[in-house]
Amino acid sequence: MSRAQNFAKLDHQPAYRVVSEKIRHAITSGELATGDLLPTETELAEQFGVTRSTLREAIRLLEHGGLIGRADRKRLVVTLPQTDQIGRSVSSAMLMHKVTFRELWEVAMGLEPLAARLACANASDQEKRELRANWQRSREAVDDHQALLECELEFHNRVAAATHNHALLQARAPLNDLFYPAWGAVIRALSPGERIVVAHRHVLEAIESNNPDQAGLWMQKHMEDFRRGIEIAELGFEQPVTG
Amino acid sequence: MSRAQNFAKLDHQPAYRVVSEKIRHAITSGELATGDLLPTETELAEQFGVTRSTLREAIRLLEHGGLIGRADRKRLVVTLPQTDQIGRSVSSAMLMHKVTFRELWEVAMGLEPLAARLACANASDQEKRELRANWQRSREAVDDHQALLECELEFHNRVAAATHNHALLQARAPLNDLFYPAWGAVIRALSPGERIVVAHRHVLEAIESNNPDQAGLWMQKHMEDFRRGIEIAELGFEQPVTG
DNA sequence: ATTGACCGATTGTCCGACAATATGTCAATA
DNA sequence: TATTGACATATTGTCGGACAATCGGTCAAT
Repeated sequence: MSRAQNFAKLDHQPAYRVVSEKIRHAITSGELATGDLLPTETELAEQFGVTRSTLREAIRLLEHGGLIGRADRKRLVVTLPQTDQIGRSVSSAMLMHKVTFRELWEVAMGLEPLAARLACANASDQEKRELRANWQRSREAVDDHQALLECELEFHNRVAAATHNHALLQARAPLNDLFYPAWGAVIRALSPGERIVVAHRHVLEAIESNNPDQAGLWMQKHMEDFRRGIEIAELGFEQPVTG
Repeated sequence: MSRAQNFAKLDHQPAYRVVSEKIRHAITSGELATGDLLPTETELAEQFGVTRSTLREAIRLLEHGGLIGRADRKRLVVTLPQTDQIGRSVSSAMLMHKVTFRELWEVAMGLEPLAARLACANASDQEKRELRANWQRSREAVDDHQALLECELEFHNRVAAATHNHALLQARAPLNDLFYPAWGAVIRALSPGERIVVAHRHVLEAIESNNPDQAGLWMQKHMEDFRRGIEIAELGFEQPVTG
Protein backbone atom coordinates (compact mmCIF):
# COMPACT_ATOMS: atom_id res chain seq x y z
CA MET A 1 0.00 0.00 0.00
CA SER A 2 1.34 3.39 -0.94
CA ARG A 3 0.76 5.31 2.26
CA ALA A 4 0.14 8.64 0.59
CA GLN A 5 -2.59 10.46 2.40
CA ASN A 6 -5.50 8.37 3.62
CA PHE A 7 -8.32 10.84 3.21
CA ALA A 8 -11.52 10.42 5.11
CA LYS A 9 -14.18 8.81 3.01
CA LEU A 10 -16.61 11.60 2.33
CA ASP A 11 -20.18 10.57 2.85
CA HIS A 12 -22.44 12.20 0.35
CA GLN A 13 -25.83 11.89 2.01
CA PRO A 14 -28.70 12.23 -0.47
CA ALA A 15 -30.85 15.28 0.10
CA TYR A 16 -33.98 13.33 1.01
CA ARG A 17 -32.15 11.76 3.92
CA VAL A 18 -30.73 15.05 5.14
CA VAL A 19 -34.16 16.64 5.04
CA SER A 20 -35.65 13.66 6.82
CA GLU A 21 -33.08 13.93 9.59
CA LYS A 22 -33.71 17.64 10.02
CA ILE A 23 -37.40 17.05 10.49
CA ARG A 24 -36.82 14.09 12.78
CA HIS A 25 -34.54 16.19 14.92
CA ALA A 26 -37.09 18.98 15.10
CA ILE A 27 -39.59 16.47 16.39
CA THR A 28 -37.55 14.49 18.89
CA SER A 29 -35.98 17.65 20.26
CA GLY A 30 -39.44 18.88 21.10
CA GLU A 31 -39.34 21.79 18.69
CA LEU A 32 -42.37 20.22 17.09
CA ALA A 33 -44.83 18.70 19.54
CA THR A 34 -47.18 15.79 19.00
CA GLY A 35 -50.30 16.90 17.22
CA ASP A 36 -48.66 19.89 15.57
CA LEU A 37 -49.54 20.41 11.96
CA LEU A 38 -46.64 20.59 9.57
CA PRO A 39 -46.56 23.14 6.76
CA THR A 40 -47.78 21.97 3.40
CA GLU A 41 -45.47 20.03 1.14
CA THR A 42 -44.85 22.94 -1.18
CA GLU A 43 -44.04 25.20 1.72
CA LEU A 44 -41.69 22.68 3.33
CA ALA A 45 -40.00 22.11 0.00
CA GLU A 46 -39.37 25.82 -0.31
CA GLN A 47 -38.00 26.08 3.22
CA PHE A 48 -35.50 23.29 2.62
CA GLY A 49 -34.75 24.42 -0.90
CA VAL A 50 -35.62 21.13 -2.55
CA THR A 51 -38.34 19.99 -4.89
CA ARG A 52 -41.56 18.54 -3.72
CA SER A 53 -40.54 15.11 -5.05
CA THR A 54 -37.44 15.09 -2.91
CA LEU A 55 -39.30 16.35 0.12
CA ARG A 56 -41.91 13.66 -0.30
CA GLU A 57 -39.24 10.98 -0.20
CA ALA A 58 -38.06 12.46 3.07
CA ILE A 59 -41.61 12.34 4.39
CA ARG A 60 -41.94 8.65 3.53
CA LEU A 61 -38.85 7.94 5.57
CA LEU A 62 -40.51 9.45 8.63
CA GLU A 63 -43.93 8.09 7.86
CA HIS A 64 -42.72 4.53 8.18
CA GLY A 65 -41.40 5.17 11.66
CA GLY A 66 -44.77 6.54 12.70
CA LEU A 67 -43.33 9.95 13.52
CA ILE A 68 -45.69 11.74 11.19
CA GLY A 69 -49.05 10.83 9.79
CA ARG A 70 -52.02 12.41 8.15
CA ALA A 71 -54.48 14.49 10.12
CA ASP A 72 -57.42 13.97 7.81
CA ARG A 73 -55.86 12.36 4.80
CA LYS A 74 -54.56 15.75 3.78
CA ARG A 75 -52.39 17.79 6.11
CA LEU A 76 -49.37 16.21 7.72
CA VAL A 77 -49.29 16.04 11.47
CA VAL A 78 -46.72 14.99 14.07
CA THR A 79 -47.92 11.74 15.58
CA LEU A 80 -46.92 9.53 18.46
CA PRO A 81 -45.42 6.29 17.13
CA GLN A 82 -47.80 3.48 17.97
CA THR A 83 -46.48 0.43 19.73
CA ASP A 84 -47.88 -2.01 17.21
CA GLN A 85 -46.56 -0.05 14.27
CA ILE A 86 -42.99 -0.09 15.55
CA GLY A 87 -43.59 -3.64 16.68
CA ARG A 88 -44.31 -4.75 13.15
CA SER A 89 -40.95 -3.46 11.97
CA VAL A 90 -39.27 -5.39 14.75
CA SER A 91 -41.21 -8.51 13.97
CA SER A 92 -40.43 -8.46 10.28
CA ALA A 93 -36.77 -7.93 11.13
CA MET A 94 -36.89 -10.99 13.39
CA LEU A 95 -38.53 -13.00 10.65
CA MET A 96 -35.69 -12.18 8.30
CA HIS A 97 -33.14 -13.06 10.95
CA LYS A 98 -34.83 -16.45 11.24
CA VAL A 99 -35.38 -16.11 14.96
CA THR A 100 -36.28 -19.49 16.42
CA PHE A 101 -39.14 -20.40 18.64
CA ARG A 102 -36.69 -20.99 21.43
CA GLU A 103 -35.26 -17.49 21.20
CA LEU A 104 -38.70 -15.93 21.43
CA TRP A 105 -39.65 -18.24 24.26
CA GLU A 106 -36.56 -17.27 26.21
CA VAL A 107 -37.49 -13.61 25.90
CA ALA A 108 -41.04 -14.44 26.88
CA MET A 109 -39.73 -16.20 29.98
CA GLY A 110 -38.06 -12.97 30.94
CA LEU A 111 -40.86 -10.56 30.14
CA GLU A 112 -44.16 -12.28 30.80
CA PRO A 113 -43.61 -13.18 34.47
CA LEU A 114 -42.25 -9.68 34.93
CA ALA A 115 -45.39 -8.26 33.39
CA ALA A 116 -47.52 -10.33 35.73
CA ARG A 117 -45.58 -9.06 38.75
CA LEU A 118 -45.82 -5.43 37.69
CA ALA A 119 -49.49 -5.76 36.88
CA CYS A 120 -50.15 -6.48 40.54
CA ALA A 121 -48.97 -3.08 41.61
CA ASN A 122 -50.32 -1.07 38.70
CA ALA A 123 -53.53 -2.62 37.43
CA SER A 124 -56.58 -0.42 37.85
CA ASP A 125 -59.87 -1.84 39.09
CA GLN A 126 -61.25 -1.47 35.61
CA GLU A 127 -58.37 -3.46 34.16
CA LYS A 128 -58.81 -6.16 36.77
CA ARG A 129 -62.48 -6.45 35.86
CA GLU A 130 -61.68 -6.75 32.18
CA LEU A 131 -59.09 -9.37 32.96
CA ARG A 132 -61.64 -11.39 34.88
CA ALA A 133 -64.16 -10.98 32.06
CA ASN A 134 -61.57 -12.31 29.67
CA TRP A 135 -61.03 -15.31 31.92
CA GLN A 136 -64.73 -16.01 32.01
CA ARG A 137 -64.80 -16.06 28.24
CA SER A 138 -61.80 -18.36 28.05
CA ARG A 139 -63.47 -20.78 30.48
CA GLU A 140 -66.50 -20.96 28.26
CA ALA A 141 -64.37 -21.32 25.14
CA VAL A 142 -62.20 -24.06 26.62
CA ASP A 143 -62.92 -26.41 23.72
CA ASP A 144 -63.24 -23.86 20.93
CA HIS A 145 -59.72 -23.68 19.56
CA GLN A 146 -60.05 -20.44 17.67
CA ALA A 147 -61.88 -18.59 20.41
CA LEU A 148 -59.50 -19.89 23.03
CA LEU A 149 -56.49 -18.67 21.08
CA GLU A 150 -57.99 -15.22 20.87
CA CYS A 151 -58.66 -15.21 24.59
CA GLU A 152 -55.15 -16.39 25.29
CA LEU A 153 -53.65 -13.61 23.19
CA GLU A 154 -55.91 -11.02 24.76
CA PHE A 155 -55.12 -12.22 28.25
CA HIS A 156 -51.40 -11.69 27.87
CA ASN A 157 -51.96 -8.34 26.20
CA ARG A 158 -54.19 -7.18 29.00
CA VAL A 159 -51.73 -8.25 31.67
CA ALA A 160 -48.97 -6.40 29.86
CA ALA A 161 -51.13 -3.31 29.40
CA ALA A 162 -51.97 -3.33 33.11
CA THR A 163 -48.31 -2.72 33.94
CA HIS A 164 -48.64 0.75 32.43
CA ASN A 165 -45.06 0.30 31.33
CA HIS A 166 -44.62 1.47 27.77
CA ALA A 167 -41.08 0.17 27.48
CA LEU A 168 -42.29 -3.28 28.44
CA LEU A 169 -45.15 -3.12 25.97
CA GLN A 170 -42.74 -2.23 23.22
CA ALA A 171 -40.24 -4.90 24.15
CA ARG A 172 -42.83 -7.67 24.08
CA ALA A 173 -44.54 -6.51 20.88
CA PRO A 174 -42.85 -9.19 18.75
CA LEU A 175 -44.20 -11.85 21.07
CA ASN A 176 -47.67 -10.79 20.04
CA ASP A 177 -46.88 -10.91 16.36
CA LEU A 178 -44.80 -14.05 16.24
CA PHE A 179 -44.94 -16.16 19.37
CA TYR A 180 -48.56 -16.41 20.40
CA PRO A 181 -49.97 -16.89 16.89
CA ALA A 182 -47.83 -19.96 16.47
CA TRP A 183 -49.14 -21.15 19.80
CA GLY A 184 -52.42 -21.64 17.98
CA ALA A 185 -51.00 -24.73 16.34
CA VAL A 186 -50.32 -26.22 19.75
CA ILE A 187 -53.88 -25.59 20.87
CA ARG A 188 -55.24 -27.32 17.81
CA ALA A 189 -52.88 -30.25 18.24
CA LEU A 190 -53.17 -30.86 21.97
CA SER A 191 -56.36 -29.15 23.18
CA PRO A 192 -54.73 -27.97 26.39
CA GLY A 193 -57.70 -25.72 27.16
CA GLU A 194 -58.20 -26.82 30.73
CA ARG A 195 -54.56 -26.29 31.60
CA ILE A 196 -54.54 -22.82 30.09
CA VAL A 197 -57.66 -21.75 31.92
CA VAL A 198 -56.28 -22.94 35.25
CA ALA A 199 -53.00 -21.07 34.76
CA HIS A 200 -54.84 -17.90 33.75
CA ARG A 201 -57.02 -18.18 36.83
CA HIS A 202 -54.04 -18.34 39.15
CA VAL A 203 -52.40 -15.35 37.50
CA LEU A 204 -55.66 -13.45 37.56
CA GLU A 205 -56.32 -14.13 41.23
CA ALA A 206 -52.78 -13.24 42.16
CA ILE A 207 -53.18 -9.89 40.43
CA GLU A 208 -56.56 -9.31 42.06
CA SER A 209 -55.12 -10.01 45.48
CA ASN A 210 -51.95 -8.07 44.74
CA ASN A 211 -49.54 -10.95 45.13
CA PRO A 212 -46.60 -10.37 42.75
CA ASP A 213 -44.67 -13.52 43.64
CA GLN A 214 -47.67 -15.71 42.97
CA ALA A 215 -48.49 -13.90 39.75
CA GLY A 216 -44.96 -14.22 38.43
CA LEU A 217 -44.70 -17.83 39.47
CA TRP A 218 -47.88 -18.93 37.72
CA MET A 219 -47.07 -16.96 34.62
CA GLN A 220 -43.76 -18.75 34.58
CA LYS A 221 -45.46 -22.12 34.89
CA HIS A 222 -47.77 -21.07 32.11
CA MET A 223 -44.82 -20.30 29.85
CA GLU A 224 -43.18 -23.60 30.72
CA ASP A 225 -46.39 -25.28 29.57
CA PHE A 226 -45.98 -23.43 26.30
CA ARG A 227 -42.61 -24.89 25.70
CA ARG A 228 -43.64 -28.40 26.56
CA GLY A 229 -46.66 -28.05 24.32
CA ILE A 230 -44.51 -27.06 21.40
CA GLU A 231 -42.16 -29.96 21.99
CA ILE A 232 -44.91 -32.53 22.44
CA ALA A 233 -46.71 -31.31 19.34
CA GLU A 234 -43.38 -31.58 17.54
CA LEU A 235 -43.62 -28.15 16.04
CA GLY A 236 -39.89 -27.60 15.98
CA PHE A 237 -38.76 -25.66 19.00
CA GLU A 238 -35.46 -24.92 17.29
CA GLN A 239 -37.04 -23.93 13.99
CA PRO A 240 -37.44 -20.31 12.86
CA VAL A 241 -40.88 -18.91 13.51
CA THR A 242 -42.97 -18.15 10.46
CA GLY A 243 -44.99 -15.05 9.75
CA MET B 1 -79.74 6.41 13.59
CA SER B 2 -81.37 5.43 10.35
CA ARG B 3 -80.27 1.83 10.03
CA ALA B 4 -80.02 1.87 6.26
CA GLN B 5 -77.05 -0.10 5.11
CA ASN B 6 -73.82 0.37 7.07
CA PHE B 7 -71.24 0.06 4.32
CA ALA B 8 -67.67 -0.80 5.10
CA LYS B 9 -65.40 2.18 5.09
CA LEU B 10 -63.34 1.81 1.96
CA ASP B 11 -59.65 2.36 2.53
CA HIS B 12 -58.01 3.98 -0.43
CA GLN B 13 -54.35 3.12 0.09
CA PRO B 14 -52.02 5.37 -1.89
CA ALA B 15 -50.08 3.59 -4.59
CA TYR B 16 -46.70 4.07 -2.99
CA ARG B 17 -47.87 2.17 0.06
CA VAL B 18 -49.36 -0.65 -1.98
CA VAL B 19 -46.17 -1.02 -3.97
CA SER B 20 -44.13 -0.93 -0.77
CA GLU B 21 -46.23 -3.71 0.74
CA LYS B 22 -45.88 -5.83 -2.37
CA ILE B 23 -42.12 -5.60 -2.25
CA ARG B 24 -42.06 -6.17 1.50
CA HIS B 25 -44.14 -9.29 1.06
CA ALA B 26 -41.87 -10.56 -1.66
CA ILE B 27 -38.97 -10.19 0.73
CA THR B 28 -40.41 -11.57 3.95
CA SER B 29 -42.00 -14.46 2.11
CA GLY B 30 -38.57 -15.45 0.90
CA GLU B 31 -39.32 -14.82 -2.74
CA LEU B 32 -36.44 -12.37 -2.63
CA ALA B 33 -33.51 -13.47 -0.52
CA THR B 34 -31.03 -11.35 1.38
CA GLY B 35 -28.35 -10.06 -0.93
CA ASP B 36 -30.48 -10.28 -4.04
CA LEU B 37 -30.24 -7.33 -6.36
CA LEU B 38 -33.50 -5.65 -7.24
CA PRO B 39 -34.27 -4.50 -10.77
CA THR B 40 -33.52 -0.89 -11.57
CA GLU B 41 -36.00 1.77 -10.59
CA THR B 42 -37.27 2.29 -14.12
CA GLU B 43 -37.79 -1.41 -14.55
CA LEU B 44 -39.59 -1.79 -11.21
CA ALA B 45 -41.75 1.19 -12.03
CA GLU B 46 -42.77 -0.43 -15.29
CA GLN B 47 -43.56 -3.74 -13.61
CA PHE B 48 -45.85 -2.10 -11.08
CA GLY B 49 -47.27 0.31 -13.62
CA VAL B 50 -46.39 3.45 -11.70
CA THR B 51 -43.97 6.30 -12.28
CA ARG B 52 -40.48 6.33 -10.97
CA SER B 53 -41.39 9.06 -8.48
CA THR B 54 -44.10 6.92 -6.94
CA LEU B 55 -41.89 3.89 -6.89
CA ARG B 56 -39.13 5.83 -5.18
CA GLU B 57 -41.50 6.80 -2.39
CA ALA B 58 -42.27 3.13 -1.91
CA ILE B 59 -38.55 2.41 -1.76
CA ARG B 60 -38.04 5.01 0.98
CA LEU B 61 -40.68 3.29 3.06
CA LEU B 62 -38.70 0.07 2.95
CA GLU B 63 -35.34 1.74 3.23
CA HIS B 64 -36.20 3.10 6.65
CA GLY B 65 -37.00 -0.36 7.95
CA GLY B 66 -33.63 -1.60 6.76
CA LEU B 67 -35.20 -4.11 4.40
CA ILE B 68 -33.38 -2.75 1.38
CA GLY B 69 -30.25 -0.74 0.95
CA ARG B 70 -27.77 0.23 -1.69
CA ALA B 71 -25.22 -2.27 -2.89
CA ASP B 72 -22.63 0.24 -4.01
CA ARG B 73 -24.53 3.49 -3.95
CA LYS B 74 -26.25 2.48 -7.12
CA ARG B 75 -28.16 -0.73 -7.38
CA LEU B 76 -30.74 -1.63 -4.76
CA VAL B 77 -30.19 -4.77 -2.76
CA VAL B 78 -32.20 -6.74 -0.22
CA THR B 79 -30.53 -6.34 3.14
CA LEU B 80 -30.91 -7.83 6.59
CA PRO B 81 -32.33 -5.26 9.01
CA GLN B 82 -29.66 -4.42 11.55
CA THR B 83 -30.50 -4.62 15.20
CA ASP B 84 -29.28 -1.15 15.99
CA GLN B 85 -31.12 0.38 13.07
CA ILE B 86 -34.47 -1.01 14.19
CA GLY B 87 -33.46 -0.25 17.75
CA ARG B 88 -33.13 3.42 17.00
CA SER B 89 -36.69 3.58 15.77
CA VAL B 90 -37.82 1.94 18.97
CA SER B 91 -35.75 4.28 21.08
CA SER B 92 -37.00 7.41 19.42
CA ALA B 93 -40.55 6.12 19.85
CA MET B 94 -39.90 5.64 23.55
CA LEU B 95 -38.47 9.12 23.83
CA MET B 96 -41.64 10.55 22.37
CA HIS B 97 -43.73 8.47 24.73
CA LYS B 98 -41.78 9.96 27.62
CA VAL B 99 -40.79 6.59 28.99
CA THR B 100 -39.45 6.99 32.50
CA PHE B 101 -36.25 5.71 33.95
CA ARG B 102 -38.27 3.36 36.12
CA GLU B 103 -39.97 1.78 33.14
CA LEU B 104 -36.67 1.09 31.41
CA TRP B 105 -35.18 -0.20 34.62
CA GLU B 106 -38.04 -2.61 35.11
CA VAL B 107 -37.45 -4.01 31.63
CA ALA B 108 -33.74 -4.20 32.34
CA MET B 109 -34.49 -6.18 35.48
CA GLY B 110 -36.28 -8.70 33.32
CA LEU B 111 -33.81 -8.92 30.47
CA GLU B 112 -30.32 -8.41 31.84
CA PRO B 113 -30.31 -11.23 34.41
CA LEU B 114 -31.87 -13.42 31.75
CA ALA B 115 -29.08 -12.49 29.37
CA ALA B 116 -26.48 -13.39 31.98
CA ARG B 117 -28.11 -16.77 32.54
CA LEU B 118 -28.30 -17.56 28.84
CA ALA B 119 -24.76 -16.40 28.24
CA CYS B 120 -23.55 -19.22 30.50
CA ALA B 121 -24.86 -21.88 28.17
CA ASN B 122 -24.07 -20.19 24.89
CA ALA B 123 -20.95 -18.07 25.20
CA SER B 124 -18.06 -19.24 23.05
CA ASP B 125 -14.53 -19.39 24.44
CA GLN B 126 -13.66 -16.40 22.32
CA GLU B 127 -16.52 -14.42 23.76
CA LYS B 128 -15.53 -15.36 27.29
CA ARG B 129 -12.01 -14.14 26.63
CA GLU B 130 -13.25 -10.84 25.28
CA LEU B 131 -15.50 -10.48 28.29
CA ARG B 132 -12.58 -10.99 30.61
CA ALA B 133 -10.48 -8.52 28.62
CA ASN B 134 -13.26 -6.01 29.00
CA TRP B 135 -13.27 -6.58 32.74
CA GLN B 136 -9.53 -6.04 32.91
CA ARG B 137 -9.96 -2.70 31.19
CA SER B 138 -12.76 -1.68 33.51
CA ARG B 139 -10.62 -2.53 36.54
CA GLU B 140 -7.89 -0.25 35.26
CA ALA B 141 -10.38 2.48 34.42
CA VAL B 142 -12.11 2.32 37.78
CA ASP B 143 -11.59 6.03 38.40
CA ASP B 144 -11.86 7.28 34.84
CA HIS B 145 -15.53 8.10 34.52
CA GLN B 146 -15.70 8.25 30.75
CA ALA B 147 -13.68 5.12 30.16
CA LEU B 148 -15.59 3.26 32.83
CA LEU B 149 -18.92 4.14 31.27
CA GLU B 150 -17.73 2.80 27.95
CA CYS B 151 -16.59 -0.42 29.59
CA GLU B 152 -19.86 -0.73 31.41
CA LEU B 153 -21.84 -0.35 28.19
CA GLU B 154 -19.62 -2.77 26.34
CA PHE B 155 -19.84 -5.33 29.13
CA HIS B 156 -23.60 -5.54 28.99
CA ASN B 157 -23.54 -5.64 25.21
CA ARG B 158 -21.05 -8.47 25.19
CA VAL B 159 -23.03 -10.48 27.70
CA ALA B 160 -26.15 -10.00 25.62
CA ALA B 161 -24.33 -10.90 22.41
CA ALA B 162 -23.00 -14.07 24.04
CA THR B 163 -26.55 -15.38 24.38
CA HIS B 164 -26.70 -15.68 20.59
CA ASN B 165 -30.36 -14.80 20.96
CA HIS B 166 -31.36 -12.29 18.35
CA ALA B 167 -34.79 -11.69 19.83
CA LEU B 168 -33.20 -10.79 23.13
CA LEU B 169 -30.70 -8.48 21.45
CA GLN B 170 -33.52 -6.69 19.70
CA ALA B 171 -35.65 -6.42 22.81
CA ARG B 172 -32.91 -4.84 24.86
CA ALA B 173 -31.71 -2.45 22.12
CA PRO B 174 -33.45 0.56 23.70
CA LEU B 175 -31.59 -0.09 26.94
CA ASN B 176 -28.38 0.58 25.05
CA ASP B 177 -29.65 3.79 23.56
CA LEU B 178 -31.48 5.23 26.54
CA PHE B 179 -30.76 3.51 29.81
CA TYR B 180 -27.02 3.04 30.04
CA PRO B 181 -26.05 6.45 28.64
CA ALA B 182 -27.98 8.10 31.44
CA TRP B 183 -26.14 5.84 33.83
CA GLY B 184 -23.10 7.94 32.98
CA ALA B 185 -24.49 10.73 35.11
CA VAL B 186 -24.58 8.39 38.08
CA ILE B 187 -20.97 7.42 37.57
CA ARG B 188 -19.90 11.03 37.49
CA ALA B 189 -21.94 11.86 40.58
CA LEU B 190 -21.11 8.91 42.79
CA SER B 191 -17.94 7.28 41.43
CA PRO B 192 -19.21 3.78 42.10
CA GLY B 193 -16.35 2.28 40.11
CA GLU B 194 -15.29 -0.28 42.65
CA ARG B 195 -18.82 -1.57 43.09
CA ILE B 196 -19.31 -1.91 39.35
CA VAL B 197 -16.08 -3.78 38.84
CA VAL B 198 -16.91 -6.23 41.62
CA ALA B 199 -20.35 -6.95 40.20
CA HIS B 200 -18.92 -7.44 36.71
CA ARG B 201 -16.34 -9.84 38.10
CA HIS B 202 -18.96 -12.02 39.71
CA VAL B 203 -21.03 -12.13 36.54
CA LEU B 204 -17.96 -12.85 34.46
CA GLU B 205 -16.75 -15.67 36.68
CA ALA B 206 -20.21 -17.18 36.81
CA ILE B 207 -20.30 -17.24 33.02
CA GLU B 208 -16.81 -18.67 32.81
CA SER B 209 -17.72 -21.46 35.22
CA ASN B 210 -21.09 -22.00 33.58
CA ASN B 211 -23.19 -21.15 36.62
CA PRO B 212 -26.46 -19.58 35.41
CA ASP B 213 -27.99 -19.00 38.83
CA GLN B 214 -24.96 -17.15 40.05
CA ALA B 215 -24.71 -15.11 36.84
CA GLY B 216 -28.34 -14.10 36.98
CA LEU B 217 -28.18 -13.29 40.66
CA TRP B 218 -25.18 -10.99 40.37
CA MET B 219 -26.55 -9.28 37.32
CA GLN B 220 -29.69 -8.65 39.32
CA LYS B 221 -27.71 -7.18 42.19
CA HIS B 222 -25.88 -5.05 39.66
CA MET B 223 -29.15 -3.69 38.33
CA GLU B 224 -30.39 -3.00 41.84
CA ASP B 225 -27.25 -0.94 42.33
CA PHE B 226 -28.24 1.02 39.25
CA ARG B 227 -31.54 1.97 40.71
CA ARG B 228 -30.11 2.97 44.05
CA GLY B 229 -27.45 5.02 42.29
CA ILE B 230 -30.05 6.92 40.35
CA GLU B 231 -32.05 7.59 43.48
CA ILE B 232 -29.06 8.67 45.57
CA ALA B 233 -27.79 10.93 42.81
CA GLU B 234 -31.30 12.36 42.67
CA LEU B 235 -31.56 12.04 38.91
CA GLY B 236 -35.30 11.53 38.91
CA PHE B 237 -36.17 7.86 38.78
CA GLU B 238 -39.71 8.76 37.78
CA GLN B 239 -38.66 11.29 35.16
CA PRO B 240 -38.69 10.59 31.42
CA VAL B 241 -35.34 9.62 30.03
CA THR B 242 -33.72 12.10 27.67
CA GLY B 243 -32.04 11.43 24.37
C1' DA C 1 -81.22 21.90 9.51
C1' DT C 2 -80.12 19.74 5.34
C1' DT C 3 -78.81 19.90 0.67
C1' DG C 4 -76.40 21.48 -3.36
C1' DA C 5 -73.16 24.23 -5.80
C1' DC C 6 -68.94 26.42 -5.86
C1' DC C 7 -63.92 27.64 -4.85
C1' DG C 8 -59.36 27.29 -3.07
C1' DA C 9 -55.84 24.44 -1.06
C1' DT C 10 -53.38 20.21 -0.85
C1' DT C 11 -52.15 15.72 -1.92
C1' DG C 12 -51.26 11.70 -5.15
C1' DT C 13 -49.58 10.73 -9.42
C1' DC C 14 -47.69 11.48 -13.80
C1' DC C 15 -44.24 13.11 -17.39
C1' DG C 16 -39.95 14.60 -19.07
C1' DA C 17 -35.40 16.27 -18.24
C1' DC C 18 -30.49 16.66 -16.70
C1' DA C 19 -26.10 16.21 -13.90
C1' DA C 20 -23.33 13.14 -11.33
C1' DT C 21 -21.63 8.85 -10.81
C1' DA C 22 -20.60 3.87 -11.50
C1' DT C 23 -19.66 0.13 -15.04
C1' DG C 24 -17.65 -1.70 -19.00
C1' DT C 25 -14.72 -1.58 -23.16
C1' DC C 26 -10.83 -0.63 -25.62
C1' DA C 27 -6.75 1.54 -27.07
C1' DA C 28 -2.33 3.70 -25.74
C1' DT C 29 1.49 3.63 -22.89
C1' DA C 30 5.39 2.71 -19.68
C1' DT D 1 1.91 -7.00 -18.20
C1' DA D 2 -0.14 -3.62 -15.69
C1' DT D 3 -1.59 0.97 -15.57
C1' DT D 4 -3.64 4.84 -17.51
C1' DG D 5 -6.74 7.48 -20.28
C1' DA D 6 -10.76 8.04 -23.26
C1' DC D 7 -15.18 7.01 -24.26
C1' DA D 8 -20.03 5.11 -24.26
C1' DT D 9 -23.68 3.34 -21.29
C1' DA D 10 -26.63 2.71 -17.39
C1' DT D 11 -28.60 4.24 -13.13
C1' DT D 12 -29.56 7.18 -9.53
C1' DG D 13 -30.58 11.81 -7.40
C1' DT D 14 -32.82 15.90 -8.24
C1' DC D 15 -35.42 19.12 -10.67
C1' DG D 16 -39.64 21.53 -12.68
C1' DG D 17 -44.13 21.51 -14.22
C1' DA D 18 -48.60 19.44 -14.82
C1' DC D 19 -53.28 17.54 -13.66
C1' DA D 20 -57.13 14.89 -11.30
C1' DA D 21 -59.11 13.85 -6.94
C1' DT D 22 -60.41 15.24 -2.70
C1' DC D 23 -60.94 17.94 1.55
C1' DG D 24 -62.51 22.33 3.94
C1' DG D 25 -65.10 26.13 3.93
C1' DT D 26 -68.63 29.46 2.26
C1' DC D 27 -72.91 30.58 0.71
C1' DA D 28 -77.30 30.19 -1.27
C1' DA D 29 -81.59 27.42 -1.88
C1' DT D 30 -84.75 24.42 0.03
